[in-house]
Formats: sequence, structure tokens, C-alpha cells
Amino acid sequence: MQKIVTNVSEKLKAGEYKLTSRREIILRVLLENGEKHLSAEEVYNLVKVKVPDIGLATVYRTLELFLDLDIIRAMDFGDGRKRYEFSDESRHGHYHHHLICEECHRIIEVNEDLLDEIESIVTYDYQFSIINHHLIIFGICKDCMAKGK
Amino acid sequence: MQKIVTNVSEKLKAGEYKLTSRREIILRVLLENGEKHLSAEEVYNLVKVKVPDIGLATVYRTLELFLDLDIIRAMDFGDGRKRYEFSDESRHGHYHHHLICEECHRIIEVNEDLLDEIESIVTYDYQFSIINHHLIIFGICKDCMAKGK
DNA sequence: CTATGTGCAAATCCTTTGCAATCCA
DNA sequence: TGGATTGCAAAGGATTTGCACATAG
Repeated sequence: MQKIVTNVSEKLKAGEYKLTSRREIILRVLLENGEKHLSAEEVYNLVKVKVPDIGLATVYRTLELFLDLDIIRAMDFGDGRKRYEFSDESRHGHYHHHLICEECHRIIEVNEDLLDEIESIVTYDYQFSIINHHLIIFGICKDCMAKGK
Repeated sequence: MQKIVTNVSEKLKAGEYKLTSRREIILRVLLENGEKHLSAEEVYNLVKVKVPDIGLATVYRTLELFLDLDIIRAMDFGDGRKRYEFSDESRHGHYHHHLICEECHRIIEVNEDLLDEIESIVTYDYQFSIINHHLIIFGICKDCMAKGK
């Protein structure tokens, strides 16, 4: 984890940004909550435990900054707010996908890519230069199925 | 198109809802703008041309109703608002995907599914019962590439 | 020391809701 | 007729912004 903090610190410096105490704590909270896909408000609440005088606006501004620097990725899983995750490609290979349980609202990560076929159609037939993609699969998870939902 | 209106009318009646003039006009606006992925406000502006005294709240309520009845689908393409499209499965087979050009913000539809491999992994390995999915691919479209973006 | 970052409150944007009037089955 | 639907305005929730003060490099 320290390695990631150092790495982010370098990305910030490269962009003429400062690594402030608030930014470092927000970063650590994101790291400590790896697969939780926190919303801005959830990040804020977690950070506030460590730094009670932080402002929500700082959290939004920092998340925006991290997005610009490709440190994190954001997406809307259908609940009307952005949720953030580390865009550490080394973690799972190039991409991973998300399953959303419509019963318990859990977000499950799928550590596979498997979009080669569609990507090559998009690239060659549509002449579209792919930067990124979001695949969200909605349904009912194993546990909720077991409960007969 | 008349056929679709009749079909929606039946879905409404089946749910004890009325086919009011406002609902019919909203439906027609959605149909006439098939692949445009209108936002609620865009629907509102188009409907207002035909029915100047319509309220924005009615548009939101009608879109919500159409969502419940699976007449339309909604998704956030990354611009912080919901955009709607017909969920007419007969139009393109089971599913289609969306390409978003980060330069001109155009939404291009891809009329292929091609997610069988990942769907079977999700279904069998993750024991997840799939209801729906959203695949959004971000990148630069053919035209913007040609302009050297 | 100086530009950048921050907290706070106000503002903004999208969406929802309460209520009285209106409309369709 | 009577419950569903609607317009309007106000409320709500998420996010952004203006500004004076604080802080990193």
C-alpha cells in the first residue's frame, strides 16, 4: 500500500499538485476499502473519523482530481450517485466487471475481461477507438436466490 | 408505430393505469426519437412543443411508469442524468450496447450481444441469475478520429 | 513567501413530492 | 362519480462553486 501512496504522490507532483494530508487520507481510505465502491459521502464519513474537520467539498474535489489523474474510476451503478474504485490495472489485469444484486444491492466483482470479441467488432467494424468500458450486469445473487427471492 | 402504441396501451390497462393524452404523447416522442437516448428534460422540451402546458413532473412520472412496465430502459452514460430508450427487444434481438464518443459525446448503438461467454461464467461460476446488463464502451468515434482528435 | 488547497455556506442541477384542480374509465 | 393523473411550486439529494483563510513546497 505504501508503494501505491508513493506512486500517487508522484502522479500528483507530475501534475503540479500537492500531496496534502487530506489527499493522503482520502487515498488511504479508498485503498483500505478496496472493493467497496464507496460513494463520495461514504468516503467523507470514513475520512471524518480520522480528520473530523474535513469538508465534504474537499472530498469531492479530491475524487475529481484522482479521476483526472486516472488514479480512480467512477461509475453509476443505477442508484443515482457516483461510486469510485481504484483503477489499478495491475490488480486484476486489464478490466473487471460488476454484478449488481437487485435484491441486496451488493456489488460483486468479476475478475475476467472476456470482451475481446465485441471489442474487435467495435474496433474494426465501427472504427471506434476504445479507451475504456463499463459492464454492469443486473440480477439476483447466489445468496438472495437461496433465500428464495 | 401505431402497433407499439396499442401494445403499450394494453400494458397500461393490464396494470390498472390509464392511457392519458400526456402519456401517449410522451410515448410518441420517445418512439419518434428512437436511438437518441433522450434525457427527461429533452423529452419534456419535445413534448412541450405539442402540449405547451405539460409539466416536467409529469414527464418524470411517466418515464418512471414506463420503466416499471418495462416499456423503456434507463441508464446513465456518465453525464449525471438518466437517459431513456425503448426496451423493445424485438428491435435488435436480445440486447445491444452503446459506444460513447468522449470527443463529440455521440452515442452509437452496437447491435450485437456477444456476451455469451461472460454470461455463462457469471451464471455458472458466480451462480448469479442475470436479469439485464449495460455495456458502455468509451472511446473516440470514427469521425472524431478522422479529424485527428 | 505564494500559489495551491481547504472549510463553510450558498448555489446548482437533476429528480421527487405535496396538494389542489382536472380528467378518464 | 371517484380514484388516477396532472401542473405547479416547494422540497430533496448529489455535486459544484465562491470566498476568505490555511498550508505545502
